[in-house]
Amino acid sequence: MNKGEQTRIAILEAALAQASEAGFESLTIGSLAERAGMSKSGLFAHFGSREELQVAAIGMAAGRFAEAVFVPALHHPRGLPRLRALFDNWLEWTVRSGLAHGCPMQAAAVEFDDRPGPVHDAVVGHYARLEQSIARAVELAVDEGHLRADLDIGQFVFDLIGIVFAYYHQNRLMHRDSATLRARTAFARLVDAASPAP
Amino acid sequence: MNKGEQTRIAILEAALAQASEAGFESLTIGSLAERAGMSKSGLFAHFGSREELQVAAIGMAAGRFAEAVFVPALHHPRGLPRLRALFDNWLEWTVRSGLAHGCPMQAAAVEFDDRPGPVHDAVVGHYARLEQSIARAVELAVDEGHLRADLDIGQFVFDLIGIVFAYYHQNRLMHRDSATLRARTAFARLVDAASPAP
DNA sequence: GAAAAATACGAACGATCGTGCTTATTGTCA
DNA sequence: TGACAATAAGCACGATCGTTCGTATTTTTC
Repeated sequence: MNKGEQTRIAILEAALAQASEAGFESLTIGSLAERAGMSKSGLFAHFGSREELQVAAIGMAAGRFAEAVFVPALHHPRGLPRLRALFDNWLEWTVRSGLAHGCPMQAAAVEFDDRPGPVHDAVVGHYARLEQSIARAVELAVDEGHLRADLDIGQFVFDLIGIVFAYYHQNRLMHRDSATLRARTAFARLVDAASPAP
Repeated sequence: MNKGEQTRIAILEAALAQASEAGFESLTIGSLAERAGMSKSGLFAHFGSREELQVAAIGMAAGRFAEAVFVPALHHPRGLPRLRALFDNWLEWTVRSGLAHGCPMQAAAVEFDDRPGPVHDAVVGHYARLEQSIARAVELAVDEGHLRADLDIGQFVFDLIGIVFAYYHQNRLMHRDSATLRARTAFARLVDAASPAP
Protein backbone atom coordinates (compact mmCIF):
# COMPACT_ATOMS: atom_id res chain seq x y z
CA MET A 1 0.00 0.00 0.00
CA ASN A 2 1.11 3.54 -0.72
CA LYS A 3 2.33 5.62 2.14
CA GLY A 4 -0.27 8.20 1.25
CA GLU A 5 -3.15 5.81 1.49
CA GLN A 6 -2.19 4.53 4.89
CA THR A 7 -1.82 7.98 6.39
CA ARG A 8 -5.12 8.87 4.78
CA ILE A 9 -6.66 5.92 6.58
CA ALA A 10 -5.01 6.96 9.83
CA ILE A 11 -6.48 10.43 9.41
CA LEU A 12 -9.95 9.08 8.80
CA GLU A 13 -9.54 6.80 11.80
CA ALA A 14 -8.86 9.85 13.95
CA ALA A 15 -11.75 11.66 12.28
CA LEU A 16 -14.18 8.90 13.21
CA ALA A 17 -13.02 8.93 16.80
CA GLN A 18 -13.48 12.68 16.93
CA ALA A 19 -16.89 12.55 15.27
CA SER A 20 -17.96 9.85 17.70
CA GLU A 21 -17.06 12.07 20.62
CA ALA A 22 -18.27 15.46 19.50
CA GLY A 23 -20.05 15.23 16.17
CA PHE A 24 -19.07 16.01 12.62
CA GLU A 25 -19.19 19.74 13.09
CA SER A 26 -16.26 19.38 15.45
CA LEU A 27 -14.12 17.93 12.67
CA THR A 28 -11.81 20.88 12.19
CA ILE A 29 -8.57 20.62 10.27
CA GLY A 30 -6.50 21.95 13.15
CA SER A 31 -7.75 19.71 15.93
CA LEU A 32 -7.72 16.72 13.65
CA ALA A 33 -4.12 17.41 12.63
CA GLU A 34 -3.12 17.55 16.27
CA ARG A 35 -4.91 14.29 16.99
CA ALA A 36 -3.29 12.61 13.99
CA GLY A 37 0.12 14.01 14.91
CA MET A 38 0.79 15.95 11.75
CA SER A 39 0.65 19.47 10.38
CA LYS A 40 -2.50 21.17 9.21
CA SER A 41 -1.26 21.58 5.67
CA GLY A 42 0.06 18.04 5.51
CA LEU A 43 -3.30 16.69 6.53
CA PHE A 44 -5.21 19.06 4.33
CA ALA A 45 -3.29 17.92 1.24
CA HIS A 46 -5.02 14.54 1.44
CA PHE A 47 -8.42 16.10 0.88
CA GLY A 48 -9.31 19.00 -1.34
CA SER A 49 -11.48 20.60 1.30
CA ARG A 50 -13.00 20.11 4.71
CA GLU A 51 -16.19 18.96 3.07
CA GLU A 52 -14.39 16.21 1.17
CA LEU A 53 -12.81 15.15 4.42
CA GLN A 54 -16.24 14.87 5.99
CA VAL A 55 -17.57 12.89 3.07
CA ALA A 56 -14.58 10.54 3.26
CA ALA A 57 -15.20 10.11 6.98
CA ILE A 58 -18.81 9.18 6.27
CA GLY A 59 -17.62 6.62 3.77
CA MET A 60 -15.17 5.22 6.29
CA ALA A 61 -17.92 4.97 8.89
CA ALA A 62 -20.16 3.18 6.41
CA GLY A 63 -17.40 0.70 5.69
CA ARG A 64 -16.81 0.07 9.36
CA PHE A 65 -20.52 -0.38 9.86
CA ALA A 66 -20.74 -2.96 7.12
CA GLU A 67 -17.73 -4.79 8.52
CA ALA A 68 -19.09 -4.87 12.04
CA VAL A 69 -22.78 -5.46 11.33
CA PHE A 70 -23.39 -7.13 8.00
CA VAL A 71 -20.32 -9.26 7.37
CA PRO A 72 -20.52 -11.28 10.58
CA ALA A 73 -24.29 -11.64 10.20
CA LEU A 74 -23.76 -13.48 6.93
CA HIS A 75 -22.24 -16.34 8.91
CA HIS A 76 -25.63 -17.01 10.44
CA PRO A 77 -28.23 -18.96 8.51
CA ARG A 78 -30.63 -16.80 6.55
CA GLY A 79 -33.95 -15.91 8.10
CA LEU A 80 -34.59 -15.15 11.72
CA PRO A 81 -31.12 -16.16 12.99
CA ARG A 82 -29.44 -13.74 10.61
CA LEU A 83 -31.95 -11.04 11.46
CA ARG A 84 -31.19 -11.51 15.15
CA ALA A 85 -27.48 -11.27 14.45
CA LEU A 86 -28.02 -8.07 12.48
CA PHE A 87 -29.93 -6.56 15.33
CA ASP A 88 -27.37 -7.54 17.96
CA ASN A 89 -24.47 -6.30 15.87
CA TRP A 90 -26.27 -3.05 15.18
CA LEU A 91 -26.70 -2.40 18.88
CA GLU A 92 -23.06 -3.03 19.64
CA TRP A 93 -21.27 -1.91 16.53
CA THR A 94 -19.90 1.39 17.85
CA VAL A 95 -18.33 -0.23 20.88
CA ARG A 96 -16.97 -3.08 18.81
CA SER A 97 -15.48 -0.63 16.33
CA GLY A 98 -13.74 1.46 18.95
CA LEU A 99 -16.25 4.31 18.64
CA ALA A 100 -17.47 4.06 22.19
CA HIS A 101 -18.74 7.63 22.31
CA GLY A 102 -21.69 7.28 20.00
CA CYS A 103 -22.56 6.47 16.42
CA PRO A 104 -20.91 8.99 14.09
CA MET A 105 -23.49 8.27 11.43
CA GLN A 106 -26.32 9.27 13.74
CA ALA A 107 -24.47 12.45 14.61
CA ALA A 108 -24.10 13.25 10.93
CA ALA A 109 -27.75 12.42 10.34
CA VAL A 110 -28.92 14.97 12.87
CA GLU A 111 -26.40 17.64 11.90
CA PHE A 112 -26.99 17.41 8.16
CA ASP A 113 -30.65 16.49 7.93
CA ASP A 114 -31.46 19.92 6.58
CA ARG A 115 -28.18 21.09 5.11
CA PRO A 116 -28.00 20.08 1.47
CA GLY A 117 -24.65 19.05 0.07
CA PRO A 118 -22.39 16.05 -0.46
CA VAL A 119 -22.28 15.16 3.23
CA HIS A 120 -26.03 15.10 3.46
CA ASP A 121 -26.25 12.92 0.38
CA ALA A 122 -23.66 10.51 1.72
CA VAL A 123 -25.55 10.09 4.98
CA VAL A 124 -28.89 9.60 3.24
CA GLY A 125 -27.27 7.09 0.91
CA HIS A 126 -25.90 5.09 3.80
CA TYR A 127 -29.23 4.90 5.58
CA ALA A 128 -31.04 4.06 2.35
CA ARG A 129 -28.70 1.12 1.74
CA LEU A 130 -28.99 0.12 5.37
CA GLU A 131 -32.78 0.07 5.21
CA GLN A 132 -32.71 -1.89 2.01
CA SER A 133 -30.33 -4.48 3.43
CA ILE A 134 -32.44 -4.89 6.53
CA ALA A 135 -35.54 -5.20 4.37
CA ARG A 136 -33.81 -7.90 2.38
CA ALA A 137 -32.97 -9.83 5.52
CA VAL A 138 -36.59 -9.58 6.66
CA GLU A 139 -37.71 -10.75 3.24
CA LEU A 140 -35.52 -13.82 3.57
CA ALA A 141 -37.03 -14.53 6.96
CA VAL A 142 -40.45 -14.42 5.35
CA ASP A 143 -39.29 -16.75 2.57
CA GLU A 144 -37.92 -19.17 5.14
CA GLY A 145 -41.27 -19.21 6.85
CA HIS A 146 -39.88 -17.64 10.01
CA LEU A 147 -42.09 -14.58 9.64
CA ARG A 148 -45.64 -14.06 8.39
CA ALA A 149 -46.12 -14.08 4.64
CA ASP A 150 -48.33 -10.97 4.75
CA LEU A 151 -45.87 -9.00 6.85
CA ASP A 152 -45.54 -5.27 6.11
CA ILE A 153 -41.77 -5.24 5.65
CA GLY A 154 -41.43 -1.48 5.50
CA GLN A 155 -43.26 -1.18 8.80
CA PHE A 156 -41.03 -3.87 10.32
CA VAL A 157 -37.93 -1.94 9.29
CA PHE A 158 -39.39 1.28 10.69
CA ASP A 159 -40.05 -0.42 14.02
CA LEU A 160 -36.57 -1.89 14.08
CA ILE A 161 -34.98 1.49 13.48
CA GLY A 162 -37.02 2.89 16.34
CA ILE A 163 -35.76 0.25 18.74
CA VAL A 164 -32.14 0.90 17.82
CA PHE A 165 -32.49 4.67 18.07
CA ALA A 166 -34.23 4.47 21.41
CA TYR A 167 -31.45 2.17 22.58
CA TYR A 168 -28.74 4.63 21.60
CA HIS A 169 -30.63 7.46 23.23
CA GLN A 170 -31.15 5.61 26.49
CA ASN A 171 -27.71 4.07 26.54
CA ARG A 172 -25.47 6.93 25.44
CA LEU A 173 -27.32 10.05 26.57
CA MET A 174 -29.26 8.82 29.58
CA HIS A 175 -26.77 6.17 30.69
CA ARG A 176 -29.53 3.72 31.49
CA ASP A 177 -28.19 0.23 32.08
CA SER A 178 -31.65 -1.10 31.30
CA ALA A 179 -31.35 -0.01 27.67
CA THR A 180 -29.98 -3.32 26.40
CA LEU A 181 -32.71 -5.35 28.06
CA ARG A 182 -35.38 -2.94 26.88
CA ALA A 183 -34.13 -3.15 23.31
CA ARG A 184 -34.05 -6.94 23.36
CA THR A 185 -37.51 -7.08 24.85
CA ALA A 186 -38.83 -4.75 22.19
CA PHE A 187 -37.19 -6.82 19.46
CA ALA A 188 -38.66 -10.02 20.84
CA ARG A 189 -42.12 -8.46 20.84
CA LEU A 190 -41.63 -7.20 17.29
CA VAL A 191 -40.62 -10.64 16.07
CA ASP A 192 -43.43 -12.27 17.99
CA ALA A 193 -46.02 -10.03 16.40
CA ALA A 194 -44.54 -10.82 12.98
CA SER A 195 -44.45 -14.57 13.49
CA PRO A 196 -46.71 -16.83 11.47
CA ALA A 197 -50.04 -17.69 13.03
CA PRO A 198 -49.71 -21.02 14.88
CA MET B 1 -41.79 43.50 30.76
CA ASN B 2 -38.29 44.91 30.72
CA LYS B 3 -36.75 45.83 27.43
CA GLY B 4 -33.87 43.52 28.25
CA GLU B 5 -36.05 40.52 28.77
CA GLN B 6 -37.89 40.89 25.53
CA THR B 7 -34.77 41.21 23.44
CA ARG B 8 -33.36 38.25 25.32
CA ILE B 9 -36.42 36.30 24.28
CA ALA B 10 -36.03 37.48 20.70
CA ILE B 11 -32.43 36.29 20.75
CA LEU B 12 -33.38 32.88 22.06
CA GLU B 13 -36.10 32.70 19.45
CA ALA B 14 -33.50 33.21 16.75
CA ALA B 15 -31.23 30.73 18.49
CA LEU B 16 -33.88 28.01 18.38
CA ALA B 17 -34.50 28.60 14.71
CA GLN B 18 -30.77 28.35 14.03
CA ALA B 19 -30.36 25.23 16.17
CA SER B 20 -33.30 23.64 14.39
CA GLU B 21 -31.62 24.20 11.04
CA ALA B 22 -28.02 23.36 11.76
CA GLY B 23 -27.59 22.12 15.31
CA PHE B 24 -26.39 23.69 18.51
CA GLU B 25 -22.77 23.73 17.47
CA SER B 26 -23.73 26.23 14.79
CA LEU B 27 -24.92 28.68 17.45
CA THR B 28 -22.13 31.22 17.09
CA ILE B 29 -22.37 34.70 18.53
CA GLY B 30 -21.66 36.35 15.21
CA SER B 31 -24.19 34.55 13.05
CA LEU B 32 -26.79 34.77 15.77
CA ALA B 33 -26.25 38.52 16.12
CA GLU B 34 -26.75 38.94 12.41
CA ARG B 35 -29.93 36.87 12.49
CA ALA B 36 -31.25 38.82 15.46
CA GLY B 37 -30.31 42.15 13.85
CA MET B 38 -27.98 43.41 16.55
CA SER B 39 -24.31 43.70 17.31
CA LYS B 40 -22.20 40.85 18.62
CA SER B 41 -21.33 42.64 21.84
CA GLY B 42 -24.88 43.78 22.38
CA LEU B 43 -26.11 40.23 22.08
CA PHE B 44 -23.29 38.82 24.14
CA ALA B 45 -24.09 41.12 27.04
CA HIS B 46 -27.29 39.21 27.67
CA PHE B 47 -25.39 36.02 28.44
CA GLY B 48 -22.11 35.66 30.25
CA SER B 49 -20.77 33.20 27.74
CA ARG B 50 -21.65 31.16 24.71
CA GLU B 51 -22.27 28.19 26.96
CA GLU B 52 -24.83 30.11 28.99
CA LEU B 53 -26.51 31.09 25.77
CA GLN B 54 -26.73 27.45 24.77
CA VAL B 55 -28.13 26.47 28.13
CA ALA B 56 -30.71 29.25 27.88
CA ALA B 57 -31.65 28.03 24.41
CA ILE B 58 -32.17 24.52 25.77
CA GLY B 59 -34.41 25.95 28.45
CA MET B 60 -36.36 27.89 25.86
CA ALA B 61 -36.77 24.74 23.76
CA ALA B 62 -37.98 22.82 26.78
CA GLY B 63 -40.54 25.51 27.48
CA ARG B 64 -41.77 25.48 23.91
CA PHE B 65 -41.98 21.72 24.03
CA ALA B 66 -44.09 21.76 27.15
CA GLU B 67 -46.36 24.40 25.63
CA ALA B 68 -46.84 22.51 22.41
CA VAL B 69 -47.02 18.96 23.73
CA PHE B 70 -48.12 18.79 27.34
CA VAL B 71 -50.38 21.77 27.85
CA PRO B 72 -52.84 20.96 25.05
CA ALA B 73 -52.80 17.27 26.04
CA LEU B 74 -54.19 18.22 29.42
CA HIS B 75 -57.42 19.24 27.73
CA HIS B 76 -58.03 15.60 26.83
CA PRO B 77 -59.48 13.21 29.40
CA ARG B 78 -56.86 11.30 31.33
CA GLY B 79 -55.92 7.84 30.17
CA LEU B 80 -55.67 6.68 26.60
CA PRO B 81 -57.11 9.83 25.00
CA ARG B 82 -54.53 12.01 26.71
CA LEU B 83 -51.78 9.56 25.81
CA ARG B 84 -52.83 9.69 22.18
CA ALA B 85 -52.80 13.48 22.27
CA LEU B 86 -49.33 13.46 23.78
CA PHE B 87 -48.10 11.20 21.02
CA ASP B 88 -49.66 13.26 18.25
CA ASN B 89 -48.36 16.51 19.68
CA TRP B 90 -44.92 15.03 20.09
CA LEU B 91 -44.79 14.09 16.43
CA GLU B 92 -45.83 17.52 15.27
CA TRP B 93 -44.42 19.82 17.87
CA THR B 94 -41.47 21.17 15.87
CA VAL B 95 -43.64 22.16 12.94
CA ARG B 96 -46.27 23.65 15.21
CA SER B 97 -43.60 25.65 17.04
CA GLY B 98 -42.07 27.07 13.90
CA LEU B 99 -39.02 24.83 14.11
CA ALA B 100 -39.70 23.06 10.87
CA HIS B 101 -36.11 22.00 10.37
CA GLY B 102 -35.85 19.43 13.10
CA CYS B 103 -36.04 19.08 16.84
CA PRO B 104 -33.35 21.23 18.47
CA MET B 105 -33.45 19.05 21.55
CA GLN B 106 -32.58 15.97 19.57
CA ALA B 107 -29.73 17.83 17.93
CA ALA B 108 -28.42 18.82 21.34
CA ALA B 109 -28.85 15.27 22.59
CA VAL B 110 -26.61 13.87 19.88
CA GLU B 111 -24.06 16.66 20.03
CA PHE B 112 -23.68 16.67 23.80
CA ASP B 113 -24.26 13.04 24.71
CA ASP B 114 -20.60 12.66 25.61
CA ARG B 115 -19.50 16.19 26.38
CA PRO B 116 -19.96 16.88 30.07
CA GLY B 117 -21.03 20.35 31.11
CA PRO B 118 -24.09 22.47 31.75
CA VAL B 119 -25.53 21.95 28.29
CA HIS B 120 -25.31 18.19 28.63
CA ASP B 121 -26.98 18.34 32.01
CA ALA B 122 -29.77 20.54 30.71
CA VAL B 123 -30.52 18.14 27.87
CA VAL B 124 -30.47 15.10 30.13
CA GLY B 125 -32.73 16.91 32.57
CA HIS B 126 -35.24 17.69 29.87
CA TYR B 127 -35.43 14.12 28.65
CA ALA B 128 -35.62 12.78 32.19
CA ARG B 129 -38.61 15.02 32.91
CA LEU B 130 -40.13 14.10 29.58
CA GLU B 131 -39.83 10.39 30.29
CA GLN B 132 -41.30 10.86 33.71
CA SER B 133 -44.26 12.82 32.38
CA ILE B 134 -44.95 10.21 29.74
CA ALA B 135 -44.68 7.49 32.33
CA ARG B 136 -47.19 9.35 34.48
CA ALA B 137 -49.62 9.56 31.58
CA VAL B 138 -49.25 5.83 30.95
CA GLU B 139 -49.82 5.20 34.62
CA LEU B 140 -53.06 7.13 34.48
CA ALA B 141 -54.13 5.06 31.49
CA VAL B 142 -53.51 1.95 33.55
CA ASP B 143 -55.49 3.39 36.46
CA GLU B 144 -58.38 4.19 34.14
CA GLY B 145 -58.40 0.60 32.95
CA HIS B 146 -57.42 1.59 29.42
CA LEU B 147 -54.17 -0.36 29.62
CA ARG B 148 -53.18 -3.63 31.28
CA ALA B 149 -52.59 -3.52 35.01
CA ASP B 150 -49.36 -5.53 34.74
CA LEU B 151 -47.93 -3.31 32.02
CA ASP B 152 -44.18 -2.64 32.12
CA ILE B 153 -44.40 1.13 32.01
CA GLY B 154 -40.68 1.70 31.51
CA GLN B 155 -40.75 -0.59 28.50
CA PHE B 156 -43.78 1.21 27.13
CA VAL B 157 -41.99 4.55 27.38
CA PHE B 158 -38.92 3.06 25.71
CA ASP B 159 -41.01 1.79 22.82
CA LEU B 160 -42.77 5.12 22.48
CA ILE B 161 -39.47 7.00 22.30
CA GLY B 162 -38.34 4.61 19.59
CA ILE B 163 -41.40 5.32 17.48
CA VAL B 164 -40.93 9.07 17.74
CA PHE B 165 -37.21 8.93 16.95
CA ALA B 166 -37.77 6.64 13.98
CA TYR B 167 -40.42 9.07 12.80
CA TYR B 168 -38.10 12.05 12.97
CA HIS B 169 -35.39 10.09 11.20
CA GLN B 170 -37.65 8.95 8.39
CA ASN B 171 -39.45 12.25 8.09
CA ARG B 172 -36.67 14.79 8.35
CA LEU B 173 -33.61 12.99 7.04
CA MET B 174 -35.09 10.51 4.57
CA HIS B 175 -38.08 12.64 3.55
CA ARG B 176 -40.38 9.66 3.56
CA ASP B 177 -44.02 10.67 3.34
CA SER B 178 -44.93 7.31 4.82
CA ALA B 179 -43.34 8.24 8.15
CA THR B 180 -46.53 9.58 9.71
CA LEU B 181 -48.56 6.52 8.80
CA ARG B 182 -45.78 4.21 9.98
CA ALA B 183 -45.56 6.01 13.31
CA ARG B 184 -49.30 5.86 13.85
CA THR B 185 -49.40 2.19 12.93
CA ALA B 186 -46.59 1.44 15.36
CA PHE B 187 -48.37 3.38 18.09
CA ALA B 188 -51.61 1.53 17.47
CA ARG B 189 -49.80 -1.81 17.74
CA LEU B 190 -48.06 -0.68 20.92
CA VAL B 191 -51.35 0.30 22.52
CA ASP B 192 -53.02 -2.85 21.30
CA ALA B 193 -50.35 -5.02 22.88
CA ALA B 194 -50.75 -3.08 26.12
CA SER B 195 -54.52 -3.29 26.20
CA PRO B 196 -56.27 -5.34 28.85
CA ALA B 197 -57.11 -8.91 27.92
CA PRO B 198 -60.69 -9.02 26.61
C1' DG C 1 -37.60 66.86 32.88
C1' DA C 2 -33.18 65.36 35.37
C1' DA C 3 -30.59 61.61 37.37
C1' DA C 4 -29.59 57.01 37.44
C1' DA C 5 -29.56 52.57 35.57
C1' DA C 6 -29.96 49.47 31.99
C1' DT C 7 -28.96 48.34 27.42
C1' DA C 8 -26.61 48.49 22.91
C1' DC C 9 -22.70 49.59 20.08
C1' DG C 10 -17.84 49.91 18.02
C1' DA C 11 -13.41 48.63 18.15
C1' DA C 12 -10.06 45.53 19.31
C1' DC C 13 -7.76 41.31 21.52
C1' DG C 14 -5.55 36.67 20.71
C1' DA C 15 -6.91 32.33 18.91
C1' DT C 16 -8.47 29.44 15.50
C1' DC C 17 -10.94 28.65 11.28
C1' DG C 18 -10.27 26.76 6.10
C1' DT C 19 -7.21 27.23 2.49
C1' DG C 20 -3.54 28.61 -0.64
C1' DC C 21 1.38 28.76 -1.66
C1' DT C 22 6.58 27.36 -1.53
C1' DT C 23 10.02 24.49 0.25
C1' DA C 24 11.90 20.42 2.42
C1' DT C 25 11.64 15.62 3.19
C1' DT C 26 10.48 11.10 2.08
C1' DG C 27 9.10 7.05 -0.60
C1' DT C 28 9.19 4.60 -5.18
C1' DC C 29 11.02 2.62 -9.22
C1' DA C 30 14.30 2.26 -13.25
C1' DT D 1 22.04 4.29 -6.26
C1' DG D 2 20.00 8.29 -8.74
C1' DA D 3 16.07 10.46 -10.63
C1' DC D 4 11.59 11.50 -10.11
C1' DA D 5 7.26 11.55 -7.91
C1' DA D 6 4.70 11.68 -3.83
C1' DT D 7 4.07 13.42 0.60
C1' DA D 8 4.67 16.42 4.61
C1' DA D 9 5.86 20.78 6.61
C1' DG D 10 6.25 25.89 7.06
C1' DC D 11 4.30 30.06 6.57
C1' DA D 12 0.91 33.32 5.57
C1' DC D 13 -3.72 35.07 4.14
C1' DG D 14 -8.34 36.90 5.27
C1' DA D 15 -12.27 35.59 7.95
C1' DT D 16 -14.46 34.43 11.99
C1' DC D 17 -14.38 32.67 16.65
C1' DG D 18 -15.56 34.09 21.89
C1' DT D 19 -14.66 37.76 24.79
C1' DT D 20 -13.45 42.39 26.93
C1' DC D 21 -13.75 47.28 27.47
C1' DG D 22 -15.01 52.03 27.01
C1' DT D 23 -18.54 54.83 25.22
C1' DA D 24 -22.99 56.12 23.37
C1' DT D 25 -27.77 55.53 23.61
C1' DT D 26 -31.91 54.31 25.39
C1' DT D 27 -35.01 53.10 29.10
C1' DT D 28 -36.54 53.44 33.72
C1' DT D 29 -37.13 55.97 38.08
C1' DC D 30 -37.66 59.91 40.95
